[in-house]
Order: sequence, then C-alpha cells, then structure tokens
Amino acid sequence: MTEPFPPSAAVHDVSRRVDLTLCAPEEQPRLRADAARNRTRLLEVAAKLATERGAANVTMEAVACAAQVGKGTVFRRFGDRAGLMLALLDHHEQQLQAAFLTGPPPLGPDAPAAERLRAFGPAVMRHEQANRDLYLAANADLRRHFGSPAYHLRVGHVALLLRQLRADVDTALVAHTLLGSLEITLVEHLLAQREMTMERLEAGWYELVARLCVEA
Amino acid sequence: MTEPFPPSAAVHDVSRRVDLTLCAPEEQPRLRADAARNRTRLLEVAAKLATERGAANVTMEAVACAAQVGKGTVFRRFGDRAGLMLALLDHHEQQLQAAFLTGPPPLGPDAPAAERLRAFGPAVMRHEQANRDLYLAANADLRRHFGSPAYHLRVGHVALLLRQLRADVDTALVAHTLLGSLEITLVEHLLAQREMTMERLEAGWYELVARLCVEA
DNA sequence: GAGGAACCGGACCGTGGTCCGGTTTCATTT
DNA sequence: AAATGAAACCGGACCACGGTCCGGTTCCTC
Repeated sequence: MTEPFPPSAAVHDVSRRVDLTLCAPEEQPRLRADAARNRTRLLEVAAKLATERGAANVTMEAVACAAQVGKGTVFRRFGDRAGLMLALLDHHEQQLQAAFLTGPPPLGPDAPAAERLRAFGPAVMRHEQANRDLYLAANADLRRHFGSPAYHLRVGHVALLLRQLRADVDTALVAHTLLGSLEITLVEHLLAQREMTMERLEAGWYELVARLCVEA
Repeated sequence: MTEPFPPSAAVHDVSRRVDLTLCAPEEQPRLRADAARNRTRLLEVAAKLATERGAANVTMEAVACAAQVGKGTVFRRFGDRAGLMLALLDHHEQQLQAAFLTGPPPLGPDAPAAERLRAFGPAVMRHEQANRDLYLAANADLRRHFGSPAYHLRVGHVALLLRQLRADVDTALVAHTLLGSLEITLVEHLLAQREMTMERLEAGWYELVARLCVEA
C-alpha cells in the first residue's frame, strides 16, 4: 500500500487568511511521467463510471480495464478501494474546505467564530448529502476515514473555532463529538427514518453548538 | 438474507421495572430441529475460533468447515458476516442491556435519571472496549449497525432518560448524537491518538451530558 | 547510453456471497 | 401409526471482487 493519501487531499494555497497550520504540504516525491499520466486517466475513468453507474458499483477491475491498465496499477496508485474513492472525493472535498477556510461568510473567516461554527454543520451535511454515494463508499473503512487528512482538517477547524469562542471545554474531544453528529451514515440513517428532515437535523446542530459553547 | 436479527438480540424478561416498550418480542416463526441444532453448533464453533485467533480472522468458510456444515448454511442462518458477528455479540450485549435496564445503580432503574445517564457512557465505552474486536467486526457495516435492535434499544434508553430529565431538547436526535460520541471506531481512534485516555473520554462524556441536560 | 529505480500488467489467491438439485423435517391425512 | 406432500433446509460448486506478487518494461539520472 503506497501513497495512502496522494496529492492534494488537504492543504492548498490559502491566500486570504491563514487559518490552520496542520497538515504540512509535504509534496510526495513526485510521480514518474507514465505514473502521473496513468493516475489522471484512472481518475477520469473512475469519475465517469461513478456518475454513470453509481460509486457503489464501481469495481477496481472495471476502472483498470476501462483505463487500459493492469489492476495492479490501480492498487499501487491508490492503495485500496477506499483510497481511490478518497481521491475521487478530493475535488469535492477541496471545494468544501475552500468554503470554510477562505470562502465568504458565514462559513469563511470573515464571520465571527460563533456564526462560522453554526454554519459549519449544515454546510457539511448538505455537501455530503449532495455526494452521497461517493462519501458512503469512501467512508466504508472507518478507521481509514478517521485517519484521513480531510477528517483531520475538519477536526482542526472545529477545534480552532471552539478555542476562539473561549468555550470552556475539551476542544479536541468536543470537535470529534460534533463531527460525529454529522457522520454521513448517521445522517443517512436519520433521514431514512420517519420524521427526520434535514431542517430538523440542522436545528439539532444549532442547539448542540449553542449548548456546547456557552462559557462555563 | 433471512432472519437478519435472530433470536434474542434485544428484549428479555424485565422483571423489576418496565423501562421501555420498544422492540416487541415477536418470536420468529421457530426453527426447524436440524436448523436449530446447526445454529447453536455454528455459534459455538465461531466463538471458539474468535477467541483463539481473534474475531477479525474468523472466516465464514472456516466456521462452516469446523462445524461440519456447508457454507451456504452459515449464510442462510446469519445473512452475512456482520450478522454472524452480531449473533456472537448477542450474549455480551445482553449483559450490558441487563446492566442498564434492570441492574444496580447507578446504571439501573434505582438511580435518578441524571446519574443513570452519566454512568451510561463509561459503561458502554468500557464494555465495548472489553470486547473490542468483536464489536469492531460487527459494526463493519454501519448501515446494519444503525438498524440493529441493540442500537435501537440504546437510543430508546437514552431518549427515555433525557425525557425523564425534562431536558428541553430534541430527545431522539440528541440520543443519537450522544451515542455517536461512544461509537467504538471513534473511541478506538481517539485512544490510539496521543493524549487521549479513557479517563479523558469519560470526563468528556460527563461534560457533554451536563451541557445537554441543563433545562432551557 | 548505460544503469538502476520505479513502474507496469495480469495471473493468482482468499474470502464474502449466491444458487440450485437433492435431502430432511414436520403437519396432515388415512 | 404409516404414509405423504410440501416447505424448509442442506451442501458445496460457483461467481465476483478486493488485494498481492513478480518477471518484464519504461523512464529518469548521470
């Protein structure tokens, strides 16, 4: 399993305001020409297959085959299925990250921390819901999910906001808890249940944030 | 996939005090003699294999083979791997359930709701940690996990306590959130990280409960 | 251009899950 | 009690997919 989280999963140039200093850029050693070519071809093909037959039904072999490439190549590049999905997700994830790292208020840095945190939950839920099957496929292996730079970045961001709010809590832990309530499989399950609408989930998030941020 | 949650996954006779009325007993149509025989043999063998080589390394085929039975039989009985693990877990899970449904304080019904809720988190975390690999294997398929009677029962219990506490919140939703912070993969990940001890997680739970239960 | 590292392909394996012809069990009838 | 018919069950061959491996090839450096 090489290169578990390839190119640009987390940090990209943050021009307006530096928000976080986690996740050192750390370019991986650079790809050989043919390898890079294959990589992009694989991603293109995978994206195409994902849209036309659903991310859940995209087979590693199918990707390899459609990209005129051996199966081994796919695995060497992305490690495993979850890795490929994560890479596929990378683009979307970056959009989300850009939204709360450098985007406009209320998500971005020009809003007060309290509003940013409030807006964060719905943004994540809506974003993940918009790319449901991709996120579901990528988070199939939970251990990997918690280790991913994307998750790491979210935790860091929420923890930062909590600290800015001077909330008298274990910020790191609370950040994980907050993210837990946004976990896509949970949201998915709640929406499938009766009576749980997106609006209700958002209201729940607001309430949660409010209760966790009152100063001791 | 027949019989997704077989015998006694959730409700057993609650003699002291009726706490919940979810999960109608609903005996499934009764098993044929040979089927029942095979079922118990399979569970025995699976348990043995699980203890001696770790639940993660228990193969469906190995179980079938060791029980002198066709592979198809295992799958018909338990649906899939997660189903088998869930069945294996059933016994342990019942112990936990008994502890907070009918057990002694502070978990059981003779303690005030606030204390019961406080005690609930650590109890669950410790219990799941004690049977780590089994729970991890059983929760591999998250969708199944959220649908399981065991999870359902936990949610119902927490929601009940919240209602008894007159907490002015969306009890159902908060119950899910609270359980989310106990999710084994998350706990596992946090414990593996630096600085996160069991004590810290428990403190976090107390804080969480306290904040969510103050009356509006 | 030569050497070596990185990469490629596809045969190979293990495991989860399905399928279906044959067998067993059980309720009912005689 | 014995027979009988059908539903439930059994076994293991079979398939698909994720993941590994290694001999041969390609690319970059010097």
